[in-house]
Amino acid sequence: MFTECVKAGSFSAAARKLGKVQSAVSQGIANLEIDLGAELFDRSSRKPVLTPEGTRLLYYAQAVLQQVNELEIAARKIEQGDELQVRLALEDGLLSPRLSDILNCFAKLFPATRLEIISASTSAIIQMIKRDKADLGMTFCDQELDAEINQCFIGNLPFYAVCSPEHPLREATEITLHNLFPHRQIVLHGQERTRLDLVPEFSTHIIYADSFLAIREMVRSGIGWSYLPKHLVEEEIQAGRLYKLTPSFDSKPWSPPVETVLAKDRSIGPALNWLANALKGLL
Amino acid sequence: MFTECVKAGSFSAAARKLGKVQSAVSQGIANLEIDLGAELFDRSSRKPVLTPEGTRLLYYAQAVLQQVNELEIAARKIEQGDELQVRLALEDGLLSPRLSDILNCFAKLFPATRLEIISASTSAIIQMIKRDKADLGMTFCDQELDAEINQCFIGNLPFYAVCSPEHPLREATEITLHNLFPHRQIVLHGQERTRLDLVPEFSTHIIYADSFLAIREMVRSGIGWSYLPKHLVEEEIQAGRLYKLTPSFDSKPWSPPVETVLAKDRSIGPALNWLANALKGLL
DNA sequence: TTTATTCATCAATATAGCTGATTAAAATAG
DNA sequence: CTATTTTAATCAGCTATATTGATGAATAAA
Repeated sequence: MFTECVKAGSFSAAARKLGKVQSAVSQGIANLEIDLGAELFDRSSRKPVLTPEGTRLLYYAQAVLQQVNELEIAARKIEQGDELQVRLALEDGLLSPRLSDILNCFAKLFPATRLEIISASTSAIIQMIKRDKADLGMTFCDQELDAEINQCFIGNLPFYAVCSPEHPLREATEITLHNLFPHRQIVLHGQERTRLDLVPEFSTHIIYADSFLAIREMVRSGIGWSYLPKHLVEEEIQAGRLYKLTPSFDSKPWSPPVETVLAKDRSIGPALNWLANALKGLL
Repeated sequence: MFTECVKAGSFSAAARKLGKVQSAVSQGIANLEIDLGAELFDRSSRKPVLTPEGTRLLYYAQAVLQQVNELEIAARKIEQGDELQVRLALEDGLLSPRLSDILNCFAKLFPATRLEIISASTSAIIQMIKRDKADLGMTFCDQELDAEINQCFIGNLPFYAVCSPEHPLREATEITLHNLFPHRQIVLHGQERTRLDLVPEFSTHIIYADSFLAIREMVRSGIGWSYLPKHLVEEEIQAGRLYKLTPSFDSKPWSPPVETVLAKDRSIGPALNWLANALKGLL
């Protein structure tokens, strides 16, 4: 009633909008004023105008209504069949700004659905899907097929070969297999010690690390060179904190395939369905 | 009722806490379940346990109660006589981390009072107090007394003389009036072109700027040297981005006096009173 | 001045919410 | 396994609250 009176500009108009009689609003506001211990409207003129106290308390009242509205929206969404939560497991290399956009969009479309994001290695993600620890996975393509899961190719993620600006490779006139050979390469390594063989290895001196962000730090400190997802190094290359190597044997950036992973048997609700489809346009 | 049932663990216990009869709670929850379109509790066992839907909706319900609580607190505070707003005008050089602590404390103690912070020069602040554009000011001491305002000395703000690490002054073995002379000094300048004469001037090459933050940037870029509030340069000196000059003619850091300014005639509410007192312990 | 609105007041009424008693089921104790 | 206690659902009756509808005073527009 309070906010409606402010919006409508008069008690009578608010009453009409609320489908009640004018005296109901008049008494309702009077009761609220007693409860809050403050005069909300100044009635000295024809139309009631907010007092300073009323103006201040209006913000708090609107905040209450906003929360009530969110409760109701959540209830309607749950009633419609939206899932209570969706657990998305992904390779940390896939956490790009474009993905953030998709997740923001998800939060708007499914306000009642809790979104849990889990970062893990490809093999761990497949295990999580199988054991119902995650609902949807996004991984680098695994060759082997699996009876329990549905895989869906969604695109390629470009990788750049990078080193620190102080690294000796920067001086090389041409990057060939031959002159990459003597330098330390840093390669991603899953938690289960089952190294992904998708990353090409060109060196005998290989260092393993378990996250792309860790690798980026190591490359920046000059320990070695590595292949890293484009979106993780683009800004750094611009800022001169990393140097992009262009191997002569790669005409285009090396881009491994990416796929989504879903359990075959489990039911798919509207939120999970939307998210799985949205991810198809990620790359 | 919903949150109370969750807290209490049973409808009967919740009823006792709410001062109602068990059947009231039982029906109340049943009605809420109809309204929300979801079963909140699983009654198959002796004590009702939250369903997954109930768990999810509980968060939203608690958010509603939180907002209602804040509305009620604000109303009580306004009823007690707390001001609806306090406008604090201060020299930007006085915006220190210690001040932030005081303002956070203020927000907790006076949740219904809007705090407006205005950054301005000393002379502008005094004008704002006189013209009722601000309730409380904090400025560097002004010599002249004024019949309309109450001034209260609260302490001294230490200033450091600083230059950029690349500045030629850094090489000087001793900083004397004589060797400061040929270098550009940057000095604060109010908006009304009435330069504060509290800042000592040692150079014929003087550049004026209208905020300490602007001066800091200029000093960092190597344009000249300046006196700046200690808290604004301490971190920068630590990080090596600024260099502290220790003039031989200053045994201690130069520390101009600071005062609070209040209008003499206007009434002082609890929030304004608290803030004026809290500022006395700032320096 | 007349007319149309506006808000406050108040008795009458409708209704949402509460009570108190009862029943059935589940946990606890013996 | 039974007796006791505790718990929740149901329902008729009651109560407090919200709402109505009528009235009067005040204000703005015609």
